[in-house]
Amino acid sequence: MQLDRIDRRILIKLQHNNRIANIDLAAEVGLSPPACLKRVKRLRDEGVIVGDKSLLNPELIGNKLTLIVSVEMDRDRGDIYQQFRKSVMQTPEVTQCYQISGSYDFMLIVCVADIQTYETFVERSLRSDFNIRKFHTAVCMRTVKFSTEYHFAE
Amino acid sequence: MQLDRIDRRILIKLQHNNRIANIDLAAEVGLSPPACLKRVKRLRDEGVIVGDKSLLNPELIGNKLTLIVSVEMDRDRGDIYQQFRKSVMQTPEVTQCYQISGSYDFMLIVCVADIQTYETFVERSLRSDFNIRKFHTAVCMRTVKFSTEYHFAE
DNA sequence: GTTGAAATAATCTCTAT
DNA sequence: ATAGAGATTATTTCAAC
Repeated sequence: MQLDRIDRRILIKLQHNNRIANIDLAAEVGLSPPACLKRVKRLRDEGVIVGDKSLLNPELIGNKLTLIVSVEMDRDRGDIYQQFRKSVMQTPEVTQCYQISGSYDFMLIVCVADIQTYETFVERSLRSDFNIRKFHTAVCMRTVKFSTEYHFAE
Repeated sequence: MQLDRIDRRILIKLQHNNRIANIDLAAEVGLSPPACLKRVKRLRDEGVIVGDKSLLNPELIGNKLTLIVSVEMDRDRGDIYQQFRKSVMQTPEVTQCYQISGSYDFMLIVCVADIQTYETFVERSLRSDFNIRKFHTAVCMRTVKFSTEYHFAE
């Protein structure tokens, strides 16, 4: 599945604003509306477009705290990692989780209402997991940038 | 601007899938389509909904590498921070940037095609900035979770 | 990939609560 | 101030080329 120049232009537009009407998107990429719609459908079916989301302002919905949590596991064992990944995926406060190289094994981004809610999360998800050797929390003072738009190399 | 239960239900639905037809969204939250549409519009106008994006599969568009970069600035000076924030916001490879507490001042998430592209980014954006004392790169081995959906407290 | 027609949904106005 | 009903407008989508 190769992406040509028109596909890339469609993707750049949609990752910026997916509410653009197909008729306008078609005009911008130089296609007729049906041809454009077929491509968009193809990009969804092929999994290039994985989802379509409204992005919310965390402050305005009551999520005033973002934490960056680094986690070091006790042992370098596959099943322990697997279990942790599964737990993280089911925990709604954890919005992102990356398995990383270096002295820590995972890096989490946690979004909660306040520090009490974070403490509850820590107790339930971190301290109760005996495979975690240690973890470190950095408090986010300011979200400088949050973008879901990827840069297209080509 | 207070969010009532219906607002929250709308937001939960839209941050999961914003392509839902207004007719269906209205039915799910128990409103007529025009009433529902008015609320959605209000939520956009008030900035609760900040954007509407298609999410792409980074692998399939050629962004195979994610890096977690911690940055420590030379001095704790406002103008230096300000300058760094401005630079970061203009750099498309940096998808996220958080100003944090602790020994490092910023945490970046950088998405690029490959390690060569990352090296170019490092030269251009990091090594050329003499206000950076040091930075540390962790390579992302696996994206365990990436969600733009916030957990609603109550 | 395009054109033109049919089906569907979004949106506006007005009325009522 | 907010919701519902009906009419209008616009877009999506399908068929034929």
